[in-house]
Amino acid sequence: MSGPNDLNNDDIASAPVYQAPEPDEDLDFPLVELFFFAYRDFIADADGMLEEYGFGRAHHRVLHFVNRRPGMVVAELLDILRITKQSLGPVLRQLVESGHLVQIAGPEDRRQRLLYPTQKGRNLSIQLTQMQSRRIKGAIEGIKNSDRESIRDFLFGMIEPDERELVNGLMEQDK
Amino acid sequence: MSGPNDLNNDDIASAPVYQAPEPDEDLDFPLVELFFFAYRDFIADADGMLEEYGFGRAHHRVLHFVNRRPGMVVAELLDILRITKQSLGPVLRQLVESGHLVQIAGPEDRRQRLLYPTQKGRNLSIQLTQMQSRRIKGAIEGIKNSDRESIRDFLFGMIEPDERELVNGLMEQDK
DNA sequence: GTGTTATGTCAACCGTCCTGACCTAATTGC
DNA sequence: GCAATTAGGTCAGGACGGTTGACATAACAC
Repeated sequence: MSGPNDLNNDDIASAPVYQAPEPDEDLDFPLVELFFFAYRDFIADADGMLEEYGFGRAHHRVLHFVNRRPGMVVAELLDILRITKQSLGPVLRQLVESGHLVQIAGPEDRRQRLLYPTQKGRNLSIQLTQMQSRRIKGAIEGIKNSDRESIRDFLFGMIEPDERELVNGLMEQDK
Repeated sequence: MSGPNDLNNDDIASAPVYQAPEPDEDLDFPLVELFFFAYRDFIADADGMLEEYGFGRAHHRVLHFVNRRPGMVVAELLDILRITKQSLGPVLRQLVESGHLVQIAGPEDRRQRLLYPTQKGRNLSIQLTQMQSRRIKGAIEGIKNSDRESIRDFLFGMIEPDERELVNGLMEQDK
């Protein structure tokens, strides 16, 4: 039944697979990989500028959303970023110490800390968004059927359905 | 010239900015934010499945590219992922120990370690890519002007120009 | 045989997240 | 008015995924 040259179970399990995956309509390799590379380079734009301040990506995200929605409270920020207050803490402190953000006690509920950018924080945030917008603009310009709405719809469709309401709220100002 | 109620320089620097940024054609907030949220949820799909194996995103990326290009050498992987061999080391070791990958000495140059998936590694990689492809498919279906080429072109345009050759090479198989 | 290349490994460090526990101040409910 | 809850902050300890620098080994190139 089984000769000396047969593979036993261990051999089969550890055998290399030499072929690349077959084309399959359930496997969209091009778009999966392009999304990965595109995001990598999209993020890299900002990283360089942030490094000058000793900031990382966490600082970038906080700076961005506070600028977008001045007067945001800490709880809202935690909700958007989906991190814990323990991990937000140091990032927020550094941004306040560096003079990019200020915290103001809430006028009605004085437990709340309303978050505002300073002019310095606004300037940095705008600069970062400009870099990223420039890359997006360049990418759209290179397309034949340059349909900005299609791309917006595509990206929106990539968001988890439960989350779309939250994101829509954030976008209410401009579309 | 300056009365007691005027702001001095320190006050100006630390003054909160109350207004949201003005609309500006150089600031594409919607697409910048949608790209952020879309990538976050795109990645989250896989995270859950990876957790069952005690793997993180680094494992995912290695698993993906080795499956895409069986026989890849370590140096190629480092080049694609843009990380150091010191940080790749433990990830690779874990994937070999768990039986998802195997390393085989290069047939010509025996210093090289050719990386292959096992059937187990292939299965996991396919499963992960299927999840992500499903989300992309859903996003495309929701668009009126459902132009797959536009989206591919857009994402390609987002990649750093110097990098596009490398990515194109990776895609040579299917577009 | 010497120099270079492909890979691996040790050590120390950083950023960004986590959980759990605890604190203050302010608001709310009864 | 007092107790419970809420908003926020903080300390401790740990995990992961990355970094740099230095060094080791094996194999190839000339």
